Amino acid sequence: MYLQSHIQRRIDGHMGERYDAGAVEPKWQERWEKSDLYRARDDDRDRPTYYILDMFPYPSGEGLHVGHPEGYTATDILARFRRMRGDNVLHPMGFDAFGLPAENYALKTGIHPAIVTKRNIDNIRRQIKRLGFSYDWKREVVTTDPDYYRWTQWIFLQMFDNDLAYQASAPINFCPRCRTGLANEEVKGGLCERCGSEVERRELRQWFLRITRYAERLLDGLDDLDWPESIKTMQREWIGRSTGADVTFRLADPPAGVDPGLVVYTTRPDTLYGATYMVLAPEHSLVGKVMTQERRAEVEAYVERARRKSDRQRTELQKDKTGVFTGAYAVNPMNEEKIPIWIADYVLLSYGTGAIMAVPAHDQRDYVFASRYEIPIVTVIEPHDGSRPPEGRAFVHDGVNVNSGPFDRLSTAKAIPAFTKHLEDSGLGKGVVRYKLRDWLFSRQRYWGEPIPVVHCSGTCGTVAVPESELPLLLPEVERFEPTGTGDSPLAAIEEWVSTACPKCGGPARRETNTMPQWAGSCWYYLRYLDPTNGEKLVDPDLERHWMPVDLYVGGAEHAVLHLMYARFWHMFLNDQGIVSTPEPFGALRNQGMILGFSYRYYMDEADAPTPSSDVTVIKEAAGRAVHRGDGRTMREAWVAAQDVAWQGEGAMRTPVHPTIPGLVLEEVTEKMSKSRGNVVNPDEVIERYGADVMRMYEMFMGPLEASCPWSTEGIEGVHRFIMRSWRLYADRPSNDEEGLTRLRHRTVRSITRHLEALEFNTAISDLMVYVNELTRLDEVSTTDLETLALLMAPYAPHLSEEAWERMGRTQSVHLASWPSFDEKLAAAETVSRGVQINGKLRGEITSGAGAAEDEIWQAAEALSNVARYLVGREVTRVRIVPRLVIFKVK
RNA sequence: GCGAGGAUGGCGGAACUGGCAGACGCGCCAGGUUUAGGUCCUGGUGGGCAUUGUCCGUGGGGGUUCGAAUCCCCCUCCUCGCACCA
Repeated sequence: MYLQSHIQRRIDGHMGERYDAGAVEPKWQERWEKSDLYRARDDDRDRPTYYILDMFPYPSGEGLHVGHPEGYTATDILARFRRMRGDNVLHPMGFDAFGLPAENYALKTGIHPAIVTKRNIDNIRRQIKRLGFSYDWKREVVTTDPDYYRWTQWIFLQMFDNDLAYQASAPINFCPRCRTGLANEEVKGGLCERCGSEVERRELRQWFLRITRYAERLLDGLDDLDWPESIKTMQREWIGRSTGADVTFRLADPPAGVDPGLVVYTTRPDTLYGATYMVLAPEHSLVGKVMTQERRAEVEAYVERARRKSDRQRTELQKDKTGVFTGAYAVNPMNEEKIPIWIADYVLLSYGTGAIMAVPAHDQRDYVFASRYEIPIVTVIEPHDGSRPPEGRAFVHDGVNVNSGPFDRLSTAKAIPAFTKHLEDSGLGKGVVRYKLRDWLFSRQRYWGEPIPVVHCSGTCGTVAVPESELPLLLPEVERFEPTGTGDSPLAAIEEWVSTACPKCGGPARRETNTMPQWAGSCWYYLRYLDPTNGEKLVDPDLERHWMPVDLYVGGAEHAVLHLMYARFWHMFLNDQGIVSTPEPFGALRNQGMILGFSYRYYMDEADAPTPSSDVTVIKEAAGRAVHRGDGRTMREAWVAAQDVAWQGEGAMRTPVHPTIPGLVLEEVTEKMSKSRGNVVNPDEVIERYGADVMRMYEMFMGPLEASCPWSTEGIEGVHRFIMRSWRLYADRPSNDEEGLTRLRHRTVRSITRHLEALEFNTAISDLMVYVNELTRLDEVSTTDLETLALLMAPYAPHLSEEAWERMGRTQSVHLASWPSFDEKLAAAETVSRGVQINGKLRGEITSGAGAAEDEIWQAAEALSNVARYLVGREVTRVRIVPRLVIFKVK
């Protein structure tokens, strides 16, 4: 028998040859790379293309954990499957390498971020390659390469030229820890999305991109995308489209020189008669102009207080609504009543017009406020059914207008357009559409990002684009990366870089020192894969048309609104510029779930006395505070890493206990892998122990792709056993040229093909297991079965399949072979067994030939003694024969 | 508070458009191989009663149906997202 020299023959309890992943996997990886097996063919215009894309990783210093390769494994399996089915597959990988961690690391160690980044990329690329993925590495892109970010800057300039990039001094979200501004999308509950610090407001000159111009298209485009509904919903809500009306209220006594019109936005113009006061945001420009002298002190004090509050503080106290009266009045345009103008921080300057008409009877916030400050509450909508509106709160639903002059008795659906029309006819307002989406804060005050390619002319030219011929505008080489004390980027301190000549007038000018946010490079990387070395263009139009759009995009759900919306925005812009041919970049999107780890918890009190979790309750109402069940004293969590846990007892009684505190039983918790919990599983260690094929297969076997499942060190053993058992079919079992397990083979091919098409990897693996288990029972295995198995396994376990394929005497790679086909007729059973159900309960089973007539089946069923027993003396209705059941109904 | 998703053995999870609940794997039990352990192989494994069988069982309660994990109504809990957006 032919033997690979590097496969060790081992006596291992079981006679035969053990599969040595440590030798086989690198061997094939090397051969595949040498033979360019996975090149995507630009010049092949006959086969259908399939562009399957992973969200490229940020190369962190810690390297990958087992969560990252889950999505990569799924896409690799599909890429290999599609290749075997004859598609021309594009499956690239790259690195999203600008970002704060490398810069912060540079600050700590003095090592240049470019060096750290390169080192991290090399490590992660090595980790990825060990898993045997079929990426076309010749297309790798790295966002920090000048040849790459040249085009990121180029796109920015196109936006600048098209009035989509502008500067403004605006109060922005500023993270004191990251020392940089943040986009609205990067703030979660008032905290920095990256580091969790509380976000401050700061007034700084910033760059913005007019993503709001694309709001409608970003919203509409979602409808036709094959994306998870949850992601589409999140984007829809983030865009936050609403329809309503801008209404102009007249100031009752406008001070000299002040525009008497006060414009508010409302989605309920039908409640206009119920507007009993108005509210300005504390920062509203009109506040200082309309407040009366006697209210001045109080108003200014309130404005100052509101200004100091962070967004988080402002939203935390959402139940308490505070405000002060300005002393000024406006006139309700519908009924000419004088209504007071207040300021309150529940009105946000950044939405609508920064001012509202308050209708306490029909808006809960206004209701709470009006109740507190004893402002009149006037009902103008009543329920349709004439029932009384609820006591003590606002009636916010649709209904019928009352107290609304000529609009009385109109239902809400009719009243809204009627009011809007009236406003437009009388010049008091107009119908408008608004969005929650704000322009994208695009500048960061950091070093490690793409320089924004503009200069500020010291003369009269203003802000001038760097000429395209000067791109890429390189980051200067520097020793120090500290942000300046003023909140400026570290670039601002590099005088010889900042000081330059104006491209327009040639006079002195200063370079823009802000850099782009990390999202910039990832907005278009999928385009550069198509043409990664093009020095003339971002992407060749012909190649773009050939490959785009991305057929399937897989990545984590955490990018739901950030990356995925920014990339869509850039893509739409590039589409408008004629650079890309499709309106949307990613046709189908799937999210992989998280891989969780086990960690072990107990509690400590103030005196560090350890307590098992069973003695502790967590009070949800008190922000998750943990207290002792007995005496209610406050407890804090303590953790033991999985590898330190001692185990007590056997089998079902097996209990985790503390390694050093005797008798302290620990609570097993599954949660996100993190260094601090000590529950991180490193892929390098898994591969060393089991090999890449086992790791790939286990990642897919754990559960559905989208589900979050805990990594189980026992569970992977089962997959390891399966791989070893599969190998033994090739290594130490005689084969023959007979039919083999024809029916099971066809069924398995059918089932796995369908599962793969539906991205159901876990159940496809279970089909493989059934097939292998059946083959294992045989003394001799047919070559046809062995070949089919190798082909079916090829996407999942590419190394083992290749090794088996070669061992069967094949000289061409299994990955170039065709996906096996199946025959429905051969997959069908000769005999069919059916359960016999009476009134929904199973009472027996019959087996009949595949072609048996219905009558025959009924008779066989009725003849069963256990069935006859239930049918005798009853009125019997035969109901149906379905594939797996014969169904009777009796009375 | 609003929105989305979810709850199935000791565990991870299967179950096509309503049709034999628990595929596959882990764990566990028994047997075999082995000097022993591990590996490997075979069988068993939701719970109760019992001799073929039978009753109960998919978070809880109700409903539709010959038949419900699956459809409808109510409720509980969990996860995620948003959160004063006028």
